[in-house]
Amino acid sequence: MTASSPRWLTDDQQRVWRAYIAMVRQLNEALERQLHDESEMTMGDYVLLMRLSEAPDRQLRMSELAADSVYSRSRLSHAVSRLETWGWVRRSGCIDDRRGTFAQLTDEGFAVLAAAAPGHATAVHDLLFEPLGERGAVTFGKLVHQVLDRLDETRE
Amino acid sequence: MTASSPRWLTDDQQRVWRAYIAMVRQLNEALERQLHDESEMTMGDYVLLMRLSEAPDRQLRMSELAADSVYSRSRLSHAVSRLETWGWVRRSGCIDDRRGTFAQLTDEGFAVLAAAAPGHATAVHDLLFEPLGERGAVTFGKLVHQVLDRLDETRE
DNA sequence: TTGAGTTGGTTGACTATTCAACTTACCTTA
DNA sequence: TAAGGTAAGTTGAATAGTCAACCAACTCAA
Repeated sequence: MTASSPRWLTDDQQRVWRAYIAMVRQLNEALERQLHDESEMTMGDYVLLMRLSEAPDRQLRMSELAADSVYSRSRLSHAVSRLETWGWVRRSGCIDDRRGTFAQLTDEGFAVLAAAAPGHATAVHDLLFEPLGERGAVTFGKLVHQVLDRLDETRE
Repeated sequence: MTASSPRWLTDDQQRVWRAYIAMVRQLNEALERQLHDESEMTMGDYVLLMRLSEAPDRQLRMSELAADSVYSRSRLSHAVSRLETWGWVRRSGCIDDRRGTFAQLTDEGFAVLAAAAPGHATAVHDLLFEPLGERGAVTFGKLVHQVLDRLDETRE
């Protein structure tokens, strides 16, 4: 927190802030719909499967997965239970640290993810990157990182 | 949808997309926490109260409020019911169109909003606008609008 | 003026998320 | 090697959100 944090936003900032909120909600809604309609899954599910698919052995400790995905422990625990009932993920105990649990992507989970990916990527492209434009996307990325850095500082 | 939508994102786009997701989640989490701790309310609640506070007579038709806030009808209906039990909002029937319902901000609701506003504004400033910088905020706003325009087209 | 179609809004059942409590295991340090 | 502290995960109850069914009222054409 800076010493000089003002108690109010300027009118311009208000407008930007509202536009941001609207964009996030609408983009999210559109992507959730697309993913749900085409692949019967949530964006949350998608991100989890994605992270697992990239990990060595396609498995990750629950806590790592939670941190990567910005999920609370309990939310992740519930979510993985769901994925497990679909047969997309499997849990297994961790030898080194017996408190730990691994979540591992099953072959079926991998197949489902692979099937969902193109449609999702297309939607992200059409709704975000295409309107941003090539240069815009670079700028957008930089700005997002500036905000992320601050958020990381804040949570120590 | 453009004819040339690719089935995959480039690596750069992947990075930007992931950073965006992380930013949205973390920013949201931080703001929700601040608002909850200081004012016992949700960002959703805050936005609804805000919109009402700006409307003539501090009241709005349910459908207008829903559209403004990017809420589904049923979500809004449930949300307003909650706000009603806190005494922050009051419902009243609409004379011209007897299907309609007005949601009106009560004095108590207004007071609660007024009390919450400075802390929220400060948090938004510190976590978003300060790291963006003055020029960055302008650019960010433009980019957000480009995306919003596309989203608006898409939903006709 | 009646009947079909549409719009505004609510409800209830189901699913997802949060929160706090709990268990088990690890890590110090004395 | 016991004790207190902390980290990893799970669980269950409470809350919020989604979805589909529903009712009531408006519109408009025949």
